[in-house]
Amino acid sequence: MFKIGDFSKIAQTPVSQLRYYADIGLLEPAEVDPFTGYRYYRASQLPRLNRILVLKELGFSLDQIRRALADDIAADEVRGMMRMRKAEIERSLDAEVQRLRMIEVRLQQIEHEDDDVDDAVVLKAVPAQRFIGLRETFAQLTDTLPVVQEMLRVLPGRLGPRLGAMTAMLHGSFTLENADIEFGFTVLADADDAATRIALPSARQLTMRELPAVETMATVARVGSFENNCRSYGALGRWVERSDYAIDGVAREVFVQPPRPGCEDETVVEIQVPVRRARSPALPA
Amino acid sequence: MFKIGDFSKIAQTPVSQLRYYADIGLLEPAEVDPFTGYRYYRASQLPRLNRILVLKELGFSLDQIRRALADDIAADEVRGMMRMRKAEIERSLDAEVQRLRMIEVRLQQIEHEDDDVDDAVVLKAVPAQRFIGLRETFAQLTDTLPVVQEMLRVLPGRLGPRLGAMTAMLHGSFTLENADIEFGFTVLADADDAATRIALPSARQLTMRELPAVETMATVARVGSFENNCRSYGALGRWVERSDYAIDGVAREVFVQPPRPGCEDETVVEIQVPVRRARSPALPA
DNA sequence: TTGCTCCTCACGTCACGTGAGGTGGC
DNA sequence: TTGCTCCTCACGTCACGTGAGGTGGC
Repeated sequence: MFKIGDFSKIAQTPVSQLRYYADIGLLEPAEVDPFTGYRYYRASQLPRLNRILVLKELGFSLDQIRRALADDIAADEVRGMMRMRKAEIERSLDAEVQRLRMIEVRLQQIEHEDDDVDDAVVLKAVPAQRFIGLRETFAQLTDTLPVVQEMLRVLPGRLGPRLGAMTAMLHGSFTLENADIEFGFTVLADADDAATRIALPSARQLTMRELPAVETMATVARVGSFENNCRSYGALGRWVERSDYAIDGVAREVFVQPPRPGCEDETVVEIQVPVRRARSPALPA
Repeated sequence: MFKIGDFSKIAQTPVSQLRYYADIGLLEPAEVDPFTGYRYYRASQLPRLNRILVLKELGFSLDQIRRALADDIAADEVRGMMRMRKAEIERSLDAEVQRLRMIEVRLQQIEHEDDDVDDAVVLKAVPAQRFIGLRETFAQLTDTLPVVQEMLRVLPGRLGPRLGAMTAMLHGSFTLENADIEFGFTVLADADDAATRIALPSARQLTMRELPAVETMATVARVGSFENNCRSYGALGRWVERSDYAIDGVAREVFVQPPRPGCEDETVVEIQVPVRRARSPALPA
């Protein structure tokens, strides 16, 4: 029989931890003095404590450990717990490797004194969304403006509060001339729409379609006028290049805060590029 | 200006999280209505939120993030933080890989329905300790008993409360006959001792020496009489074999609860084997 | 008036660590 | 008597999530 301090020395385990385990019933002292409350441990409790420490080291929670050490537990159940834990570790290992790479990317960024925008590239998942718009090749970007004006006159009346954010997709290459652009608005609520087509005064037809969900989207928020656009795309480009992702789909521009006359500086566009992991996860040398 | 709910949708961030960041001053709303307390955000706050999310993803604490995003921070400091974080991740990556291997070892154990003792093998660091004893080759293990008796008669008087646990070291191979055994007691307190030698009645000389510290010691507690000894050694052996460690020094036996007449079942001996990593850490295929 | 959104506490999470304030055994 | 060890609360940690109970705007 050892007092808690001695047992803690033998087991190389802090007294506070032993008391905690006693409190939660994970490792009860062999005896407790009813008058003084002193905890007394037997050396033969060491193996149980050791099992606890081992399972803890493997990353199980104390509650899981309690279950794994319960008297009536079958070997099968323990095996199941181990398998699950193994899968968990594999996932978190993968995440750690990712983190490590991203840290390295950030360090490179700092070395090269890159643009401030670079450090705001965020990965997100984007769900599928309904979208109404058109796709056309425009000689100049400014040619899109009258069409946007038309949409803004027609769509609020037709869709009301279901009208979402203006969204553009850049098909083909990133040219500013003769660009193949799809644009329109996302549509909220999930009702299946009777109106799948809406005509504009200019006789253009808007069609409803579904934008597919994207699992990993590299995004950056462009704040202010259009001049910042290439900075943002540049940041995304550098990011993709350096991290181990590859572009995997059509880029989108979501007008979070559309330009308003007089407040162009407040314009906010979220640029989204679908990406996928290029290299399989592995430890860097 | 967005209400918190809208901003949360744009940023794909839970409302509770935004409120929390506002509370701790990490991301304050652009405006707060003094009457209703409503928080209002500007779209131009997105980049800051994105930076926060990125750094969080990299595993920084919110406090570190606050510092990294402070206005007066130099690029150098951020670089320093990144380097430290990188080192941290590398360490934890190593630990994860270890965990994964150990889990695999445990799964193998369960498949082979190995001895219960196997799952109580714990790694510890053992500090350097003073030790007084002798080293001799004994024809039979039982020949050590009279010497132990002598020690128990002489040492308590000479060392008093500084007398530690009986400890044996097995030099050479694990034979039970003609074994090269060193044994004696650890000595507590760090005073440099005048008495570095003590003579026993049988004229044997006990010498004081220092047991070196061992960074990683694979330990198992043997409970009960000596018959369990080979089970414990077997468990340690299997464990070493399967995990990627190799034996790296002389095994010790620490008598945590020495045998007492009548209570032999309560005897507890901690068997300690110094080990080192055999393979360099790397991801399993 | 009914929903919907917003608010502010306050408590829970997880595995302890760290005092504060007091007692038992030598 | 002085240290030393033990005890029991109670609070702090970290980054929120989750109600409870109430209010503002349509």
